[in-house]
This record gives sequence, structure tokens and C-alpha cells, in this order.
Amino acid sequence: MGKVTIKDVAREAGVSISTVSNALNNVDVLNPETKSHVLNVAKRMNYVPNLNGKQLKTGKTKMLGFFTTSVSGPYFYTLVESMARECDRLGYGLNVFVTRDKQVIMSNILGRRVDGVIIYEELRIDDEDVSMMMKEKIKAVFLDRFLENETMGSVIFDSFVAGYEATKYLISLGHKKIAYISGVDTMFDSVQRRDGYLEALREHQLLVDEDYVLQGYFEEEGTYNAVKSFLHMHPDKLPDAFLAGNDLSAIGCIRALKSHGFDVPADISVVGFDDIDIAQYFTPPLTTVRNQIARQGVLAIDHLVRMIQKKEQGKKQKLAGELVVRGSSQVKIQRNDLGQE
Amino acid sequence: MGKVTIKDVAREAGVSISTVSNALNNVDVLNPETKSHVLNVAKRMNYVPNLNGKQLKTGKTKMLGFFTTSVSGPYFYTLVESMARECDRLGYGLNVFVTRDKQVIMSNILGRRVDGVIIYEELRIDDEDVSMMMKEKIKAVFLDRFLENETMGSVIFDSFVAGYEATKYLISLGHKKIAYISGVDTMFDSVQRRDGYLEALREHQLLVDEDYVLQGYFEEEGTYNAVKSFLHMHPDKLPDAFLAGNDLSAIGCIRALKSHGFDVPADISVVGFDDIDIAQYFTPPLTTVRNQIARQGVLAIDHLVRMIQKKEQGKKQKLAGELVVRGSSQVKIQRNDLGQE
DNA sequence: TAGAATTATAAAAACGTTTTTATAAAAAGG
DNA sequence: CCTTTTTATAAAAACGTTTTTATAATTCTA
Repeated sequence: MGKVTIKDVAREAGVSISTVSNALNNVDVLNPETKSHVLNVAKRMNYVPNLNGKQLKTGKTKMLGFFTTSVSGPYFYTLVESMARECDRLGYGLNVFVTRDKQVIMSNILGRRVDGVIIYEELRIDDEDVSMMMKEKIKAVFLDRFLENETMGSVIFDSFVAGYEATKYLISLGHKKIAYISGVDTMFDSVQRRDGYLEALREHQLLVDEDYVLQGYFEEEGTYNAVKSFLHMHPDKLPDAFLAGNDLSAIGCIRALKSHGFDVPADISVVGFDDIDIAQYFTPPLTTVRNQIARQGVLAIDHLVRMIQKKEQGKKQKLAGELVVRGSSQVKIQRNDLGQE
Repeated sequence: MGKVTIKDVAREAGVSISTVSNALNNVDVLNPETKSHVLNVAKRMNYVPNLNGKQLKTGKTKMLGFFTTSVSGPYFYTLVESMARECDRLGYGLNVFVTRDKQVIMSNILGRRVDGVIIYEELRIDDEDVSMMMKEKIKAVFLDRFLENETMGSVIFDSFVAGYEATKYLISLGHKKIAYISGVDTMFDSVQRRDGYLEALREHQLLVDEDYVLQGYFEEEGTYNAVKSFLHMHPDKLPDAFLAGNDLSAIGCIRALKSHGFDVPADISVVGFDDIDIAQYFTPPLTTVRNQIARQGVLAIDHLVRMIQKKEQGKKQKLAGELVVRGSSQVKIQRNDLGQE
């Protein structure tokens, strides 16, 4: 015995298929008695509508897709949690695709598995695909990516300003030799933060030194290695402070510094980005620029749903970061300038 | 102009719908020339199959559902990441539903939105729903929940063995007086861990003392209080080591010990369970039994897919924990047995 | 070379819904 | 009372596929 369909309910209740459909979707065209009778029969038979049939007919799936390269780490889980909850609240489900396979991505998007999509920037959907999505009137919101395209939405963390402000903060503490630990150079956020950092340096006529831009890949391990090898290769160029591309990177940086006998923040200040939840538990607690990740997720979903339901145009939304001062940074201790080194 | 369908391709290519379908799904019944011609036309027209139509007809969605109360924190993101990747590898997508709404859950499961489901235990799907799922032949794997039901799969963390191994490890360090800080007595995991602990003690003919089983409720605060009051009431029974019911509990325990002037691990070793992400950042870094979360996810997905594709029966799988030795435990320092205390 | 078997394609049915259109019965209008 | 509206329900079409069945053309068999 297979699944009970609307047809079975109709037969059992002695009415037509359309009557059952109307009863279930409470269209007010029905005789109340008929309606409640049908509903009773449906309930008794444990009828549950087949969503594929429904979706095919209506062209709506009530599902949103999140396409990303990863969901690991505090950044992503905060994002996914906030998006999933917001979806649930709005009557949608969330489809998470962790993949780099363009084929998978496009066939799911264009195949109408979901009513709209959230795309994480690292996927770097190319222009051809974007224009394809545009032609098909796909509703999409990009995270952390700026798209010139006016039909697509985007929600980004203003990394340039964040980088700029974080650097200005370090300068205000009296630090002059400030190093930046870059993430992945193809990533918008990473580049923006670095540009903000460089801008602040220039504005204060401070040294802009190529050697002071390390490569940490947004990872603890990668940064740890990068900082260690930097200390090894340039023992004469010890910076006053490190601005790490994100908190994980800041943690890796601090570990590397500790392992070389430096104290953070007494000897060197370190500042990160994001304010992931570990940040406040780390020793020392991290000074960081908070990325309102959860808010970003909620904003993206809300916007996407409005684009779907209210045909709203794609907007560009920038979220400002917020400097959270904790224990990994402090005023530069001015040692005897002549005596040391 | 709407979406291009298989019908449009058929017209454009001058063949029938079924020929197009056969060409796309490379059924080898077609003349190779016809096939490549159709494929070319389809490509030129940017044809992408509508998945709803396909799903309705085939009855398969190539989607798996994950139903949970949360995706926050290291446990969940590790789980979701591993499941999503495994899904991708096997040609499935993952649907994540973060909700407690039974209505949402059941309508998505029974409405055949997904080919199979992974259900996180905290949802506590009741027996009625389980039997409903059984009747509908829903393929399901439960995480961290033991179901007597033979048609459903489950993957659980073997807390008994974890408790047993952790205790054996402490014994191997030379500890003899080992206390256990229990979680909540109604919870499976807590009881299992305690039983494993007791088993290990017995096996090594070590003291099994009622007083050495404290109540910490799986919480930092509760454990802190429990340990403090223990130290207060039994100053003569200072243990060599504490086995805490989970990492949070271990943290509370260490804090209590510190506040009494004890050093961990020099004076007393402490071991926890789970390996939450704070564990490695705490001072001292926690020795703990890691729940192999990623493996649990992969196992669950693999099993589920086999249940779907190979009609495999639901199995019960237990995963052994993995001891992660860090800084909160060390070899018992044998002080002069006669001189001290 | 007539009939059988094979090959390649087309036509039609089906999946389970919703929606549009048709029909029958009841109520209203004059 | 006979037409016109209104009301309640049924029938049919449609969504975009896959799959089953039918048909035509070719090749094989004896």
C-alpha cells in the first residue's frame, strides 16, 4: 500500500479532487459542512500533501538555498544558525549546499529547487553565471561580495572601514610598526581590510612596508607558521602590533608570539576581526572588530524573502563593524628609545 | 519569456519529448547522432531540467534532511560540515531545518521533500510519529538516540567506553583515588559514563567510594559548587584526579580546585568529555575524550544513503571516543608517602 | 522476399498537486 | 413559472518531467 494521495481522500470522502484541495487550502468557496467532513477524512487517513506535486504546480518550493564552501567555525555556524532560524520564522526551509562544484550549484539554482539563494562570496560565481541567473530572474543575495548588478542583493561587512578603524585604534595606542596578517587574497573581505589598514597608515604618514603584510589564510595554523617564519627571517623588524585578518588568525599570531617569548599585549598588541565566540575566552581576551554575523544572516534572509514575495529590488547593505577592546592590545610601552635594540 | 522546458528543446531540435529525455539521461537506445544533436540544442538553449517535475515523476529528490534544534557551537558545525560534504560527495544535497515545530518536521518528512532524514535526539520525536514514519517507510537515522525500532538507524557516541577509557587513562598515570562528577542522572550519556568509570575502577581493584561520585549537572556552576562543598566536607579524602561528566564540568572543577590553592595538573588531574572548542583554549588546556563528531556525521549519511539505495536495514552504530591528552592531566607525582598529610 | 526481429523515434500516460472551466442545483427576479 | 444569478461541486487541464506503449523503418531469417 503506497502513500495516500489527494485522490484517495477524495474517493473516501465521496467528493472530487478539487473539493479536497479547496478544503485543505481553506478556500472559502466551500460549504462549511463539506469542508469539515473532508478535513476529518483527510486527518483520519493521515493524509500529508506531497510537496513535489505541490511545488511543480505552484512553482514555489518555500525553500531557500545557502551555497557555500564551508560551514565550519564560529563565523559560519553563527551565520547558518541565524539564517535557519529566520527561515523557520518566515515559513521557509533552508537548503545548505557545501560544495565548490559549479554544476551542482547552477543546476540547483536554475532547476528551481529553491525560491531564492544566498551565496557566500568565496564561491566566486562568475559573471556569466550571474547574468544567467539574472535572465532567469533568480532571486539572490550575496554575502560579503559587492555586485554592481542591480537585480541582485548583497549584505556585506564593511571591511574597509573595519580595517581602517582597527588600524587607527592601534595608532592611537602609540604603535607605529603595525603588521597586517592577510587572509586569502582573492577574498573581498581580506583585501578590503588590508586596504583600510594601508589607508590608515598613509593618513598618519606611517611606514608602509611590504614585509609587514603576512599571509595567514584566515587560519590559526597558517598564521602561526607565517608569524613564526616572519620572526625568524626578520628579527630586526619586530612590529609594535599585529592586525590579524580575523580572530582565528589573531589566535594563531598570539600563539606564535608567545612561543617566541613575547607577551601579548605587554610587548606586542594584537587585534583581530569578527569577534567569534572564542574571542572572549582566549587568554588574553581578544580585542577585535565585531562583525555582526547573526544580524548579517537575518538581514540577508529578510531581504531575500522580500525580493521573492514583494518583488523588491536587490539592495546593497553594508554592516558597520564595532571595535571591542579587550585584553590583547594596550598602549605602547615606550622603552628607552636609545638604549634598547 | 519563461523558462525553457524540455518541450521547447524538443520543438527546437525537431524531435519528441521522450527523445530529449533519453538524450539527457544518456539512455543508450538513441542514435548517437540524434543524441549529440539534441544535447547541442539543449546546451545552446541553456536548458536546465526543472527538478520539481523530475522529482514528482521519479519520486526521488536526491536530498537528505537534517532536523535539529540548533546548529550553533562546535558540536553542530562539525556535524553539519561533515554531513554536508558527505552528501555532496554522494550526489545529495542537505536540507537543514532548525526548528522544534513538529508540524514543520513531519510535513517535510512525510511530504517527501527529502529521500531520507537525520534527526538529532534532542527533538525527541515521539513514538506515534516514529510509527507513522515506519508505516510510510521513511528512511531515518537518529543521532545520539537509541531506538529499539529495527527499521530506523542510529549513530551514537559510546559513553560507556568513553568513561571506561578515560578512567583507565587516569589509572595508567598512577592515580588511585579518582572521583567522578556526574551530569544529570536521567540522561543516558551521564549514566553510561559513570558506569564505564565504575567498571574501570573495579577491573583495577580500586576503591569504589560513594563519596567520590559528585553531582555537577553537566554545568560549570553546579560543578564548582559541588567540588567546593566536597573539599569542605572531606578534606581528608582529597582525590588524585577528577573525571568530570563533560568539559564544562571539568572547567568548573578546575576553577574550584584553583580557588582552594590546588594546582591542576601538578596536584590533581582533571579530565572531561566532548572536547568542546573552549577546551583547548582554557588554562590549562583540557584533557578530554573527544566525541568523533565528523565521523558520526559521515557514518550517519553513509548509512542513510545505503538504506535508501540498497534498501539496507536500519543499524545501530556506536562510535568510540578518542582521548585527547592536553595539559589538565599528568603522571601522579609520588610524594613521600609517609611524610605528607 | 514475406514475415519476424530489431532499431529508432514518437505518442501517450503518469506522478500529485492547483487552478481553470464546466455543470448542476438552488435561489432570486419579474 | 420561466429565466437569470448565485452557490456548491465536479471535471478537466496544467505544471515538467520520466516511463511505458505504440509506430514506423530497417535488418535479419529461412
